[in-house]
Amino acid sequence: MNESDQLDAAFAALAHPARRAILAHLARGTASVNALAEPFDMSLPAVSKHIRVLENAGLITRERDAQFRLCTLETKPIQNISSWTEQYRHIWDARFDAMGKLLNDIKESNDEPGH
Amino acid sequence: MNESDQLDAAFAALAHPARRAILAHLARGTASVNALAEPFDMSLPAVSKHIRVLENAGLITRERDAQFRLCTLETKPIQNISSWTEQYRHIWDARFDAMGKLLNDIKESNDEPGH
DNA sequence: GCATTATTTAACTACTTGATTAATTAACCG
DNA sequence: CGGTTAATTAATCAAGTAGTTAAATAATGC
Repeated sequence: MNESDQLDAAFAALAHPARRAILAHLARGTASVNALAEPFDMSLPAVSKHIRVLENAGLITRERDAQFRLCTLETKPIQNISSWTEQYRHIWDARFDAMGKLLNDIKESNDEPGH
Repeated sequence: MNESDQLDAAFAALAHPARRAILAHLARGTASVNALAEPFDMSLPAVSKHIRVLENAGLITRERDAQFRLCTLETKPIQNISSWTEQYRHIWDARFDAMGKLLNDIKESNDEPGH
């Protein structure tokens, strides 16, 4: 799987509120499938599938602990997405600066004596 | 559309390499549908649909200019995703720090005289 | 070994996505 | 006006996604 495929998988995995909620839960620490499923009004197999999607995208890893499958958050794909967004930061910064200058020009023209 | 739905739409829109390539193109400036389609080995209607997905996610806006439909990059959804990733930054920072400490401990135990 | 708990697999359904080609709409230009 | 260019809509198809219930697998613990 190349870099683009990894981004595809990570973005697709994050495009569902249940999966983002699962990650938010795991940000507080490792948890079992049942523990992760508990807040949802959704069958266990459905949650199990969401977890599989997160695992395939590398957003979590799993280890067996007795009868439990403990899920752990992996941050690398989120870091990759964060990096991806950075290539656009100069654009939003530039637009913000331009907006500031514009507002300042309006202010100055209002301050001109005789107007 | 609430905040979660907006993230859903943005993440889903970004989960396709053609759509990310279109955004990368628009980062260099506004462009028509045909100009955006040119690099792809894909029919024009297919590209048109990708553009529609980006528009619905708020990642671009369009304006008619004579016979052209000029597309412009909108950065807000990318900023939202960037913000979303920030809630996980302390985790990857903490793990990075822990890794550094671990390596340092190994180094120190190797430096101990008599070992 | 057997009941219990944890989780996955299977089979199915409804809906969405990504692509195609053909047809249509819209605006320009000579 | 009529031809050309730009772009979308329509119809269609294959594949993928999100959910369900029922059955299967796996490990625990009396």
